[in-house]
Amino acid sequence: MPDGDYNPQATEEKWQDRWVDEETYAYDPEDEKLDPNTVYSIDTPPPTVSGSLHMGHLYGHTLQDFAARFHRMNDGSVMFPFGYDDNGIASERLTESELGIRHQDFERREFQQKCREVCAEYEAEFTQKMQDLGMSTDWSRTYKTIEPRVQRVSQLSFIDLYEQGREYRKKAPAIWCPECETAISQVEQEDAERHTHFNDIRFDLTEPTESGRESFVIGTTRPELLPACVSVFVHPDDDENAELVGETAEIPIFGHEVPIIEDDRVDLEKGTGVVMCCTFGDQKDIEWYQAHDLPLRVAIDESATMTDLAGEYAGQSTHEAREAIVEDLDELGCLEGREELTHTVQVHERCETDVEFRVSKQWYVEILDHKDEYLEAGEQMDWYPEKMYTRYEHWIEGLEWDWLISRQRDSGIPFPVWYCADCGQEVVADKADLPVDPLSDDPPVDACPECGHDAFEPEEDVFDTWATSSLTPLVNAGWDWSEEEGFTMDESELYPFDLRPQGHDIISFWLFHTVVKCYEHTGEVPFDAVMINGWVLDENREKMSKSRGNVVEPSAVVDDYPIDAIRYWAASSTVGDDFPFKDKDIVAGEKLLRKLWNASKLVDHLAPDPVDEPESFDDLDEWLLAEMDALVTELTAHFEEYEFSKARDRLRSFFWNTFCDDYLEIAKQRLDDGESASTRYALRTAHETFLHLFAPLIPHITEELWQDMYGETADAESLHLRSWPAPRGYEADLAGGEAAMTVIGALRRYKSTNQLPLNEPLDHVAVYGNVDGFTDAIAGVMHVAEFELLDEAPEITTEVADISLDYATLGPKYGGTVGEFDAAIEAGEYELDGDTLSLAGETLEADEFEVREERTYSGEGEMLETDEAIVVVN
RNA sequence: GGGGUGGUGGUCUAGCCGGUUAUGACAUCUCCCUUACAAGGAGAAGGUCGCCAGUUCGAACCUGGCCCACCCCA
Repeated sequence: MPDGDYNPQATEEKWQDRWVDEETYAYDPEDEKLDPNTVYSIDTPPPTVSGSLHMGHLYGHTLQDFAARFHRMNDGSVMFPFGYDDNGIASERLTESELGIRHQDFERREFQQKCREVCAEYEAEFTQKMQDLGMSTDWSRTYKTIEPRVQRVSQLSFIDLYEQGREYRKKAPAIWCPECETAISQVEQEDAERHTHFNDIRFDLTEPTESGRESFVIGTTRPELLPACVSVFVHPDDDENAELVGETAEIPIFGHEVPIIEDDRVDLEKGTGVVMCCTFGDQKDIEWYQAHDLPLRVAIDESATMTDLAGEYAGQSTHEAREAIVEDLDELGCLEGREELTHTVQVHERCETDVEFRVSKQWYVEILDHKDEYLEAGEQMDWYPEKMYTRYEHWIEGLEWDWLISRQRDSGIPFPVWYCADCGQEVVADKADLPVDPLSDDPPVDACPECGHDAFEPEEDVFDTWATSSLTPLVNAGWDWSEEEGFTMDESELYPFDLRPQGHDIISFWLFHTVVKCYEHTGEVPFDAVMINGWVLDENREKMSKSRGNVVEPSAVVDDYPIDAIRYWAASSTVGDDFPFKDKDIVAGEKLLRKLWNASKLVDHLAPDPVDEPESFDDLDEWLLAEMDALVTELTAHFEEYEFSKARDRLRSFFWNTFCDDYLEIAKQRLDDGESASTRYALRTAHETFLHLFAPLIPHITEELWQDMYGETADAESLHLRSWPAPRGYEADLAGGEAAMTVIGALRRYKSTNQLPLNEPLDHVAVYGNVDGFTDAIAGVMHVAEFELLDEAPEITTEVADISLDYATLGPKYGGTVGEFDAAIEAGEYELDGDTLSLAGETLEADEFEVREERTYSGEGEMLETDEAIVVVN
């Protein structure tokens, strides 16, 4: 039996170890009891292996675990897997920084091997930390996005889309990281502040304009792009510079000549109104390059070094060249001005290097033509909270680029593609051979199907991380292909997945890309529901970040508090809202655990042995069981709607206030006075139900208590594998119970006001009200010597104190007259006649108003009033 | 610059497809060692629901404008 104080450290560790050792949460597709129609499946985005577990992981995964644990009990079977996203740039950079090496210095295979080793270490540590959080994950299914099975899925995905005509390779400007030396996608960029200079540079015209103008000035922060300048633009509404259009400008220092063109994309608000277009400085340059069919001048190479086009500056870095060119411009007299400037630039999120735009051959997935279908897919999913759908919607509506999926990196999943060395024809691997690595494997043909040439070049690029991590539902459901059956799914009962939990920051790419891939492969939306969790902020509501130094480490929190208390805290916020982390909020959880422990001790003491359900119940006991039924119904609805905070609050207040403060106080008294099978049965039943209802939120202490008090006779090896409670259909005098509670409340208030201890005996209490059947309970708990139930109201004089109108009825019926009613009541100008109320020339029916009377008691003792009863103490 | 979300007692929060008396927790104050729990129990105080207009008999809730915070996209 529960004894002494609760020891969370020992208890939590004990159950965590046992759950893992006994594979308590393993999903067994062979289980006879498995119902493929109700199995609940979760596809959780695998964390990127780039660092340790943070509060966001803790919070997000805890929410998922609430859902997993509830549905495991409610639906019978849950598939709650875990994975690591360890392919791609993040894990490469982790490896480089961890080992102090550069990927360029190693053979691809060798470097990949190092990545696997470093990631394996991180993953083992991460897994341990997740298990320390009490997650009900099926650890036997943990996958890595770099493992061969996933590589096969990823390459299958590529080939399927290629065969559908949705993959293409194109030479086009792409966002490029000069540090990582790879193309990256739009979403891998982030903003960074940079201090720089705004330079006013004079360009001379090759010939003066008609009015004799010989030059103009442009402003730029990137003078090193002068050798890449291909044109100059002027806005059509710019009267001052209109005369320049059609003329030719000579680039200072470099001497090449470029046309001056009119275009309304010029920003008149900025600089001089005359802009140079270089290939490429920014996205607008790309638009102009494409719109005006401009030549390509590449002055910066893949590592941000100046090319031969830069003449004497060739070989310098862009930053060196920038300073050198400005100095030389100044000497030539072309520098008209220079001022300091702080502005935002786009950098690669993994290394914070300023990105460039480069023209290169890259693979794309066509998505722009299916925007409508992806929007429709988004509408088909249930969003928790609903408002998050708009982010998905606006993201798709704003899409302008197809999805670039090739990366010039070492550690990733290779494209299963070769090119004919002669004609360049693409040759794709056979699906049966996957996974393949074109660098070491041969193409599936001996000769080019186009030209018959027999030599091939392997594709050296690898897939973008998200080309693979967008396939997790297919990985989790065992998607594959065979010659005989085509595409198949081993565990099709899991797909579409019931839940996709994730943060709101990755709606726009991870979730979106997953919908795209799975929809194109299966024709189905991969998720029934999406649950979006908010951010954990610091105690001042600011985002946690290393630079601010306000990061709270989960390990520090886990060392100081029980996991159950931390989980209880995680349940306190509405799903989707950001919320601050405060130590003292976790203390609330600790208090609840202590209360649950102590109440359990008392229940165990009062009703130590199983009791058969009695033929009939005492009113109070049946009232409690009926209230429990209502509680179960409400909690089930809250969990089904992912309303964990509502479930938590409802459960806490009913358990603490109604069960502990009201019922248990009475039951304790009654069982002290004598044996009652009715009370003992109700106590044990309610208590065991509480353990089930609390189980998804605080799994450790509930398991401990349940095993201790009910485990021996039960049919399951763990509380968490038992069925979710269902209402038992008790009907009781709920109003009577409610009235009895208000009478007890009134008597407590009486004692409190008179500064009496709660166990102070009362000689005589008389009650007028519907508390029949609860009189012994009231008398017992309040220590009343003589209790009298009155048939008639005591000697009181009543006076109308207030009349409240039923505005919901009167408003629509009387409109503006309602104001006159209010004024009449205020002034006392009304007449009560039986059931009707006459005022302001109208007569209101009984159900349209309510009279509150003030009673004055003139008899012996003191009168206490409640909404439901009148109590006289003397 | 465009878009999104939010602003409720000291703090956090419920309510938000209108109904007049805005929920709860933490903190504060008073009382009570009552044999599960004093990290407990019983009470009390504390809010013109960001600001300004509008719609309405009636607005925390609906509409418009503004301010502030955060996020996404340029």
